[in-house]
Formats: sequence, C-alpha cells, structure tokens
Amino acid sequence: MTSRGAGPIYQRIADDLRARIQSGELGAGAKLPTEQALTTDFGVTRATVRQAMQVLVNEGLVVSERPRGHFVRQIERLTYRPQKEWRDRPAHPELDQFMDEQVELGRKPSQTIAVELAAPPTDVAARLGLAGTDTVVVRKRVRYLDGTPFNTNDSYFPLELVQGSEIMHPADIGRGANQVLAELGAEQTHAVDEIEVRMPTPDEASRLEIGLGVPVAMHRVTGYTDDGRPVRVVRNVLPGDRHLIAFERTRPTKTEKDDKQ
Amino acid sequence: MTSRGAGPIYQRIADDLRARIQSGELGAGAKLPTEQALTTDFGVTRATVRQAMQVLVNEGLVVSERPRGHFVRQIERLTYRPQKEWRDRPAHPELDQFMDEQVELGRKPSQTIAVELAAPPTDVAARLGLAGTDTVVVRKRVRYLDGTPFNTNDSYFPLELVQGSEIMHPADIGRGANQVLAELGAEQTHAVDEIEVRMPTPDEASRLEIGLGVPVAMHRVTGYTDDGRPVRVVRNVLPGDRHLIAFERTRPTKTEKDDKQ
DNA sequence: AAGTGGTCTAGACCACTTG
DNA sequence: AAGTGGTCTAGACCACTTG
Repeated sequence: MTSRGAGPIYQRIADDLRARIQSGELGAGAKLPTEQALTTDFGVTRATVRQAMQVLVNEGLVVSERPRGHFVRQIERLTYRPQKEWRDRPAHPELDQFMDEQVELGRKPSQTIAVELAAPPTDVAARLGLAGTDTVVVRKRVRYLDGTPFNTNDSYFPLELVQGSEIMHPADIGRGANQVLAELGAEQTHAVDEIEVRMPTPDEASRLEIGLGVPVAMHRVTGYTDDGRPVRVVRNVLPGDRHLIAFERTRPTKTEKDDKQ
Repeated sequence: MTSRGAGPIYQRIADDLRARIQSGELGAGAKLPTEQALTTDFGVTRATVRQAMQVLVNEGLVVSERPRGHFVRQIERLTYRPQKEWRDRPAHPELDQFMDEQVELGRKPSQTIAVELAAPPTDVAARLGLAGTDTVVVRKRVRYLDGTPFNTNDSYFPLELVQGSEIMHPADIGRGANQVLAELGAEQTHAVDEIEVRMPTPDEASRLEIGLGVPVAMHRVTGYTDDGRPVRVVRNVLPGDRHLIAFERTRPTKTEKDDKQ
C-alpha cells in the first residue's frame, strides 16, 4: 500500500528512519544518527538530510535536543475526563478533577492564576451572546504537574455578572468559580462541550512548552443556567502528547431510546 | 507578551505574515506574496523565505498550491457527535449518525469498505484482551462527503466471534454491525470512548488527503457486553480541519451526585 | 576543544499550471 | 512562454553543551 522507493531523496531518508523507529530498532528516547553521519550514509548534502529530519519532527516522531542530537520522542499521556467535572466533587475544586486524580497518583500539582479584563475572542463572544465591544473577565490558569505545564484553563465571564465578586481576584477560589456564580444567581445546570483539534498558536506553544509536531485539543465548555442563559465559557488547551481524553457511555434502555426519537 | 523583533530572520518574516493573516489583511483563501516577492521585500535569499513559509504551513495557517502559490487556509468544520451513536437510530445505520446529519443538510455521502484479516495493532489487542499472535477481522471504511474524505472508521472484531457472519463481507450491513453482533449473542451495553490527538501517520494522511500542518483526533470506542466482555474496538480518525467534536451534559441532581461519591 | 544542530547565502535545475 | 513552488548542491559561520 505504502509507496516505497518513490519520491524525492529526503522522503526516502525519512521513510527509512521512520521504519526503523516503528520497528523498534530505534525505541522511544533513542538517539538518531547525526546529520553528519546521514550525509555520508545517503551520499547527500546536509540540507537534504535536514529536510528529512524536518519531516519526522513535524510528524511528532522526533525531537531535536540541541546540541545533543535528534531523539525519538517519548510520549506519556495522562487521562483527562471532561465528564467528571460535575460527577464527583473534587477535593481541591480550583485544581479540579484532572489535577485531583494526578495528586492521588503522587504528582505535585501547581498553577498560576491571572485575571484580565478584555474584549471577548470571537468564539467566546458568540457563545456568551456578547458583542466584540463588550468586556469580559478572564481567569487564566496554567496548570503544572511536577513542574511541567499540562494544560491551560481560561474562563470567560460577562463583566456585569461577576463585577466585584471573588472571581475578579487572581487567587484560588476554595469552593470553585461555579459555586460563586451560583451565589450570584447564575447556577449552571447544562453545558455544551466542544473539542477542536489544531496546531497550537505561538502563544499557546510558549505557555505550554509545546514542541514542533505536537497538536492541541481545545476543549471548550459553555455553561448555561436553567433558563438557558450562557454565563461561562471555559477554554482548556490540552497538548496532544500529554493527554488522553476519555469518557464513558451506557446504552440507553429501549424506552429512553424511543423517547429521544 | 509576544516577543517581537527577536529571533532569527525567518521567524520575523513568519511573524509578519502571521500578523497580516490574523488581522484579516490576508483573509481565508487569500494569496500570499510569492517567494520571489518576499526575497526582495526582506532582502534575504529564497531559502530563508521558504523557511518562514514552512513555519506557517506547519502551523496549519497556510497551504501551498503548487504552482499557483501559497494561500491562507480555509477551514470549515462539521459537527461530529460521539454521543449520538446510541441516542438516535440512524436512517442509514452503516453510514451512521455523522453522515446522516450531513445528508439532511444536502451533502452527498459515499464510502469505501474493505475487510481484512490481520494481527491486532497493540492498542486494539490490549482492549480486546488478545495476544499479538491472535487474528482480528477489520472492517475498514473511508467516508466521503461530496467526494472529499471526511473520516476513516476501522472496526476490529475477534475472529472467533464473527467468523462466517455478515461482518466478514465487504458490503454495507443494512441493520448495522452492532445488530449483527447482538444476533451473535454479543449485545453491547457499555462503551469506553478515548480521544488521542496527534499528527497523522503517512498512511492516514494519504487515505484522508490530509495536508501538512493538520493534526487528527483518533476517537477509539471499545464496546462491552453486559458481562464486561470487550467485543468490538472502533478507531475513527478525524482530520482536525474538518471536524468539531461536540457533546452535551446535564448537571446531575443533588441526589445523583451524592450517589456517585 | 570537539561535536552537535541552527541559520543563512548563492546558485542550479525541475515539474507543473496558466495564459 | 512565463511564473510558480519543489528539490538539491556547496559552503560558511554560529551558539550551545559536553567531555
């Protein structure tokens, strides 16, 4: 199925190295031959070898650790469960369910919190029913486990709703922002989840220390009150090499099924 | 926040073009300046300009349409609802819920089906409780809308379970493979969903006509019978530029919540 | 001090569209 | 026929680790 021996030289070099990685000859973390070695092996100039390396780096298979060389990427994914937010009450609400699960596994969590007033990004404005000229309060968090960033969690609230509340202070909210919203008369009973898969923006890449060839999942949650008013949009950015998104389903009974139709 | 004017020349050229794209000066589908034009604009060689272009291509912002030039990528995402598989009975089960929704919007669906006997990939073997030396039946489908591929759907079944059944024929199963499994005494009542975000393999890229800078979501479903036996693993590969994954939640009542704890 | 990958120049030939 | 991006050569200097 896969065409071998075809195409430009740099593709054939990339194919050769990729095969050696997938066969296990070059395992996770293994050092690849140096660019110098590859130029003599394949009888091409360094530019051509570098083009082959770029292919593998952009596939997320290889990382460059300058000036030590190129290495096979090692991936370890932690399980992220979007359903759990409302299922179980987290022991540390502000750290939330994801971090909570990791703490139990003995990892050390930490986070940074910043609060800003800003114009809403287009996707947020659309979901909160705001104009681009309105103002939103944004709580921006970066969450770390054992010192490495795992995801960002940016919550957007309409200014008029949270004005003067605890949500505007850049500190941990012990009982959680959702509880504060409820106290402000905006209890959420319903949420819409969306996941968008793309390459990170340069800002996201630097905030999350994301290398080349690693995409992100943007998990967006819009929370609604009982009467259908959107009161909160959260954007979680999850680097693809660090997360496995998981959820569960039970088959509805025949009766439920018929109800839905 | 974003460091400007820093770093290598090609990064500054990429930053400049990215800013023009994000400001809307270069809108979706717009043609970028030619490499030739950029060499004179920035006073560098073509290799440096090409390095800048590569950055934008790998971010998924720009596509090369040789030999017409480079263009700002246009994205249109269709909504994929993993929850719906069991919620509503699709009008065309084999095309499934996702396609069904698009047909209602006037799009023309089509698909290819191939059936293979193979050793299970590691992730499938682990989930079906099989050894690498066992054999699985794989139904491989590519689904198209208006002629462009939208996703692949590969279903893995233990050979001993589906041996001789309709599942082994490379044709549409009117009532759906899940129904056939139920008739074979393996009705599924529970499923685990996992989503993995990464760059496509070369095979996936060619099956789905995925360009540079476009990641995929791999949505994996493991279906279990009432007594907890895994009988089916499905791998759906969704190109990030064509899908928005959506699901909904309702907050459990206080009582339900306490039950869970 | 030696070895690594990162950046950049200068130039050549090619394949593929489009006018 | 002209213009575009794709591929490749040959060479230079650099920054950053590690022994």
